[in-house]
Amino acid sequence: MKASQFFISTLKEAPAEAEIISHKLMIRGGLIRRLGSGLYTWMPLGLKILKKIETIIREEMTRAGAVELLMPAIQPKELWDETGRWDVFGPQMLKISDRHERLFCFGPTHEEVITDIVRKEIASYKQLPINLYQIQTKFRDEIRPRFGVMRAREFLMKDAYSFHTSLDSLKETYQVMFDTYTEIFTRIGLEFRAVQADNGAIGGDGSHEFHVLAESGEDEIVYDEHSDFAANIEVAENHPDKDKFKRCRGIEVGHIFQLGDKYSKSMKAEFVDEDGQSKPMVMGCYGIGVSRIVAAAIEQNYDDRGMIFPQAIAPFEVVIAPIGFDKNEQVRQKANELYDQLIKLNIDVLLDDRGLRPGVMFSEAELIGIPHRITISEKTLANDQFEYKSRKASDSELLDAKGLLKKFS
RNA sequence: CGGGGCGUAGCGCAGCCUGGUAGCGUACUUGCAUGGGGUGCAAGGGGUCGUGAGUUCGAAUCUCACCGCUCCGACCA
Repeated sequence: MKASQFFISTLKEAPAEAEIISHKLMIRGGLIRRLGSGLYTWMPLGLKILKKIETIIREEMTRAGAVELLMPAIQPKELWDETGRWDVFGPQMLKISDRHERLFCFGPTHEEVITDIVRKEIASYKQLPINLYQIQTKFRDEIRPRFGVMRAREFLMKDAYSFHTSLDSLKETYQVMFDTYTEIFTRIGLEFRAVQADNGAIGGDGSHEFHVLAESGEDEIVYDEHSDFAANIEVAENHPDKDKFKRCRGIEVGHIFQLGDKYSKSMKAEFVDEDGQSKPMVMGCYGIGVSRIVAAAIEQNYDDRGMIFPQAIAPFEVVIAPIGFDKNEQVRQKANELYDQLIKLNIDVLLDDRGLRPGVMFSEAELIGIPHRITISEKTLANDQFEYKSRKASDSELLDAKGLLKKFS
């Protein structure tokens, strides 16, 4: 992508409303813009990050044998009355009515809808187990939205739902999803921890939360240095050894649940087993806060110059920063040449062809957290070299073409 | 929902106390200079001062109501 054709919109100062570092940097870097309380536009730069996270999630979900579908954001009240959750969710649910004054909600989650689909479409044990997921916009009318996309009212979520003939089958898939989540967050490049959790309003038996570790995290988690035990604060408080545990803060980016038959019983999602008998399906559900991951990644990776994105989700992997692009024919030629070369190598590269002063280019590239920078100028050209700098490094190095390309092979 | 704060140019802010028709920085436009860290100088464009009502000869400024945003608390798959 050429910077002159892209839409980069950075600010020197963050709006007064931004409280935590990720929110400030996301606004300063032009990743998001606020429309209303808890409502954000994903600007092109931010959307690129979101899409890269989505891709990783899709690849790993597919590998785990899950199948993608897309359910409506708008859901009829009647469905929620079946499980009694229309009232349970209460004011957190955004309710709307159509021209006939029938009530709907803008879906905060999709257990009811998916269970409705499965009870209609799946009748036999032969079709089970199955794991269905979507990546979709959710709406929750938070009492107090804050921290930008960290706790927004509208947000992007990956939600998966599995259906089984038995608890053993559910536990098997649950473990697969546990491993898949571990792989997803590892690939994204996050430092995280899985902890035991309560089931909350969703109900059911086993449950784990995945937390990105960060000082600014809203949640407190505890762990035992001498064993595998780790839990959120609610679970830990009931533990006999609670005083021995270490504590740290985390941002919840994933949550997996063994639901059991809570929804299948109330909504009569049944299958016919080998013995010819109808039985309620056993369910699991698995969520990832896709948009929240962007903020969490920033909370974990930044410095005084801006964001530092892990390579896997950076808006661009490399930026070419030519000094004097508009003035020096040789610089321009060399920059264009390198740009074409990197594109052929399938590298997501940004060519800053705007002819800006070096300080502006550097500051902006650092603010938006591009992991690698290649500078081309009269100086580097004189020795047929390139200047390479990692976003994390304090110094740059001079490399010839061969040495430079090695960095990206 | 309870308690605080704020609303003036895209963003950050001053002006309000003590009423006289709006200003600074930045961003934007143009010109000249500059060309390795948000460069310098100069000239410009951009405002229902959140909304409505009231007081007054006159309201960004005083009064009241409303709306929005935000922080702390309770809540949170």
